[in-house]
Amino acid sequence: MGLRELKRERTRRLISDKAFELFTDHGFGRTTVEQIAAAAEVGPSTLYRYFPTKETLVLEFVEDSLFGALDWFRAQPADADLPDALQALIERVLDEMDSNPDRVRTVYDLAGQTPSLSAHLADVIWRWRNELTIELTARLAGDSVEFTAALAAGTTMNIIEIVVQTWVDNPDGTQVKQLAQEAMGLLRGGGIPLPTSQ
Amino acid sequence: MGLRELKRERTRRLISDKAFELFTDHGFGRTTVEQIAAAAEVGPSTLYRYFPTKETLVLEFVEDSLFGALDWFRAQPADADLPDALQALIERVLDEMDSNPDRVRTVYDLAGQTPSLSAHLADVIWRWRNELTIELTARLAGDSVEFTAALAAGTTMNIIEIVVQTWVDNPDGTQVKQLAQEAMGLLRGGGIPLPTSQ
DNA sequence: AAGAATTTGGTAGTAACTACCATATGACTG
DNA sequence: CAGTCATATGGTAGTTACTACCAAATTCTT
Repeated sequence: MGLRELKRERTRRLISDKAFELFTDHGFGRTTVEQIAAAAEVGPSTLYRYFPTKETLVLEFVEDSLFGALDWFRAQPADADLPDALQALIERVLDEMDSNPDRVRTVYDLAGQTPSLSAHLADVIWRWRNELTIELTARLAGDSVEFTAALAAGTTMNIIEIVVQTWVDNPDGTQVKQLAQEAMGLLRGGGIPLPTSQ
Repeated sequence: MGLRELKRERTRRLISDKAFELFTDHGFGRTTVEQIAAAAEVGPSTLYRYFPTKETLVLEFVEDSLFGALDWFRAQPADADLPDALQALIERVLDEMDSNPDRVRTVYDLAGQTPSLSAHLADVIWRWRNELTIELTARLAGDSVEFTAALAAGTTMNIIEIVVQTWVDNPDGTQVKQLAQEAMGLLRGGGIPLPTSQ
C-alpha cells in the first residue's frame, strides 16, 4: 500500500472518529459539519470528499456490514443451498456488527433521536433488501419467482433487524446467539407462527 | 365546518397539487420550495406551516394511506382473528392507494430518482411497521411474543410493498387482486416457500 | 530532480429550513 | 353592528448542509 492510500485511510478514520465523538457528546443535530472538520483538522471541503452527506458519517459502518456480507453471498456458487446460504448471510452480518458493538448501539441511539438519520438508515436497509431480492431472483426457478424472492429477502432482513434491535435494547448480549438460532429455524421451517388469538 | 378550516384545506390542497405538477414536470431536485409557493400564490413561510419538509409534499398521501388503515386496525376488537384482521388491513391500504393510482405511481417514480425521497419513503414504511409491531405485540400472548409480532408485521409490510411495486411496474392493474390473494394465502398458511435450489 | 497526478483548502454560491414579527382575516361577544 | 380576540399569513434575517471551482501543496513516477 502506498503512502497515499495510507494517509487517506488515516484521514477517513480520523474524521469518522471525531464525528462520532461530537455526535455522542452533543447530538447529531447540534454538531455542524464545520465543527467536525475543525476537530479532525481538515477543511470542510475535504470532509465532503470522503463523506458525501452528514448522515454517511454515522451510517457507513452499518452499510459496510450489510453490503460486505452481501458481496460474500453473491460470490457463493449458483447451486448453493439457499436456506444454508441465507443463514450464513445473516450470521455474517451479525458477526460484522458484533465486531464494533458500541458503534452499532450509538447508531441506533442517534437514529432514534434524529428523523433524517432514521430515514437514511431505513434507506440503507431498503437498498440492501432490494439487492438481495435481485440476487435471489437469479438463483430461483419456478413460478412467481420475484414474489418468493422478495418475501425471502424481506424475511431475511426482518430477522437481522429484529436480532439487532433486541441486541441493542438488551445490554447483556447473551441472548443474541439464541435469538439468531430461533430466527434461523423460522427461516428454514418457513413458518411465521401467527396463531388465532384467544 | 367553519370558513377557516375550509380555506385551510383548500390552501393545503392547492399547494400539494402545484407541487406535484412542478415535480412531475421538472423533477424533485430541480424544483425549489419558493417556486412551489409562488405557483400556489402563498408565501414560503405559509407553505412550511403546512408541510414541514419538501419530502412531505410528496409522501403525505402514502403516509395517510398507511396510517389511516392502521388506525382502523387498532380499532378492531381485541379478540379479533389476527390473520383475518391483517388481511383486511392489507386490503384497506391497497384500496386507499388505488383511489389515486396516478399519485402513487408518481411517488414511486420520484422516489426512484431522488435519494432523499426514497430515504423518507423507507422511513414512513419503517415507522408504520414499528407501530404495527407494537399493536400486534399487545394482541398476542405466549412465548417470544415480540419476535412473532415483529416478523408478522414485517411480512405484512413486505406483502404490501411487493404488491404495490408490482402494481406500479405493470401498467395494467389486472393482476393486482390476484397477487394480493396469493400474498394473503402465504400470510395465512404462514409459509414462505424457499426451495433448496437444485 | 522534474514533471505528472492527485489530494487539499479556500471561496463563492444555492437552497432548505428556523425564529420572529407585523399585518390581515375569520370568529365570537356585547 | 362594533369591537375584540384568536389565528393565519407574508416577510425578513439568519443558520447550515451541500456544490462548483480554483490555486496550492503533496505524493508518485521516471
